[in-house]
This record gives sequence, C-alpha cells and structure tokens, in this order.
Amino acid sequence: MERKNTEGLLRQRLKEKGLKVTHQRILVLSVLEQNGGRHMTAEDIYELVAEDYPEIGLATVYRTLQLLWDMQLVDRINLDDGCVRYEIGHLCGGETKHNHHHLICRECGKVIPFDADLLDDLEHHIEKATGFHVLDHELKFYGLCSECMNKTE
Amino acid sequence: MERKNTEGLLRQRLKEKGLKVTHQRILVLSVLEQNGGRHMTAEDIYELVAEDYPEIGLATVYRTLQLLWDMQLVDRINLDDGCVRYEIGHLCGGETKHNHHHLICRECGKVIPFDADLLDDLEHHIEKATGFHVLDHELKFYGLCSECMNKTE
DNA sequence: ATCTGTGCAAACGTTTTGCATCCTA
DNA sequence: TAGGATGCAAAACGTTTGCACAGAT
Repeated sequence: MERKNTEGLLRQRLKEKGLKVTHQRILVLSVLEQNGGRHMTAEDIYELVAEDYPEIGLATVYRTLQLLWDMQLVDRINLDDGCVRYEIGHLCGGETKHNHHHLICRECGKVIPFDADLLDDLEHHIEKATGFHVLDHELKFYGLCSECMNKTE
Repeated sequence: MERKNTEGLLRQRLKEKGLKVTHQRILVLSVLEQNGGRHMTAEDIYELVAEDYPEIGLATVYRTLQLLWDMQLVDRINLDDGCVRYEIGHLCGGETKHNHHHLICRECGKVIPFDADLLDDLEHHIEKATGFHVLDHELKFYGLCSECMNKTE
C-alpha cells in the first residue's frame, strides 16, 4: 500500500493557504503519525510532543489540531468520555482506511473497535439524494459487551 | 403506527428499580415527547420545564437525562458543538424510528437530518461476529453542503 | 419514618481566548 | 521587517458533585 509523505502534504497545504510551517505543527502531526492506531486526546499529544519540545503550550496543540482537521489531515472521534480524540487522517495513507467504527458498552464503558466497510453505498446515495458531498463519517454502536451481558442475565 | 404511553413506561421502569416517581422526571420526559423532532440540550429542556415548574434546577435536569438514558427512554446525540443533545427514545414509539442520521457541513456547520435504514444488517453482523449486543447507534457524515460546495468551487 | 431526590452553589475538566512576545517568510 | 504563530494565564463552557433540605413511598 502506497504511503504518502505526510509532512510534505502539510507543508504544501500550509503554503497554499499562506500559513507558516512551524516546528509545533510538524511535531503534532508527526506524533499522530507515529501513533497510528490510537485515539489521542489533545493532552496525550501535548505530553508526547513535550518530550522533544518542552516549551510547547497546550493551547498551541488545540489550535494546531483544529487547523489539521480543517485541512483534513487528521480525523476526529468523540467517544463520549468528555474529550475529543484525534488520529492521523485516512487521506494521509495510514493503514486504517477509516472503515473502523466503535462499539461502546453502556454498562462498563469499554470501547471496542470494529472494522466494516458497508458505508460507501450509503455515501453515494446521500450525494445523489441531497447534493451533500461526504468527506468522512463517524459511526458508533451503543449496547452491551459480551461480559456485561453475561453478568446482567 | 402504535404509540406507547411514555409516562406509563417511565412509571413502570422506576417502580421496577425501586426509584421514585417525581414531577421533575415526568416533566423532563414530557418536554422531550412534545418536541419529538428536535435535538435538545439540557439547557433547552431546563428552560421549557421551568415554564411550568420554575423551581426545577439545572442539575436535576442533567441527573434526570442520565437516568432516562440509562433506562433507554431517550436517545443521545453529539453534534460536536460542545454539548450533548437528547431526543425522545426510539423505543418509546416516537414517529422517528431512529434511522435518521446527520450530515454536518464542515464549512458552515449546518446539520442536515437524513433518513436511511441500511444499518440493521450491519448490527446483526456485529452481534454474530463479536457477541456485542447492539441497542442503538449514532451515525454522522462530515462534508460540504451543496451551498458551500458552490461557494468554494 | 425512611431514604431517595432535589436545589443551590461550588468544583471540575476540557477547550478557548487575550495579549505580549517570538519567529517564519 | 511584518504579520502570522506561540506560550502563558485567565476565562469560558458544559457538566458533575457535596450537602442540607424536601418529598415520595
């Protein structure tokens, strides 16, 4: 599977918009890239970037994540635990083609990733029916995980 | 379409759990029932209940919504605008059988409801493959609405 | 009479903002 | 060197919690 140069993509898009390439922006994206499978909070990212670049501020991380999201370089997920999470964007050529969804247990709160790719048809249908151009989706299932099911019954 | 007596359902479930039937609980559910199509924040609900029952507190609304959600009498939606929203539960026999999803425009933030019912197969597949018992789902599509598409190009 | 539920206000944790300074272009 | 970007601290925001009192069973 082809893998794009994510940093190069960032540089290019910043240039297009007349924005500046800073260490902080490069580092935030690079941390997300190196943690492909994880769903990271701003705080998580802040701590990891701070290992290499201790003078970074949390506010900068928030501002950068917003920017990267606007540019479609990162994906956003909300697991209903009070903070937004980020991961490297599916457009960046990460191995997860963003067909993974989440099963959230109502009882114990566990989050189980689940892969499926039945949404492409639906996206095409939406585009035809409404003129809305779909870029991304977020699908969550709520219910009871097998352990909690057994405990309850 | 059959329509259940939602208040009766609440009374019954409270009794089952040994919890008390209070005006506040009845009123919160009834406001949600009367605003079937809307996605209401705790604040919205608080203000409407307060018209009939001014002494209610916002904390009670939050506690009640949590309770109603635990009992599966209301659905929760997160439209990424910083607050959780609620609507009358699809189990209560509301006319929306909860096959309506949301298209969120990245440009202007508009939220467009969209009906589709292609998720039942996927839910069955999940139950078989993982043992996770699905009760509910939340599906959001992010992209560009037709107006913003035309503006950009 | 008991014990859950409530209202109020304070606390909480995440995210945003104002402003002086820094640094990329 | 000019204007966007940053770090810091304070503010803002939705939501939760502690506690004394009220009210349902």
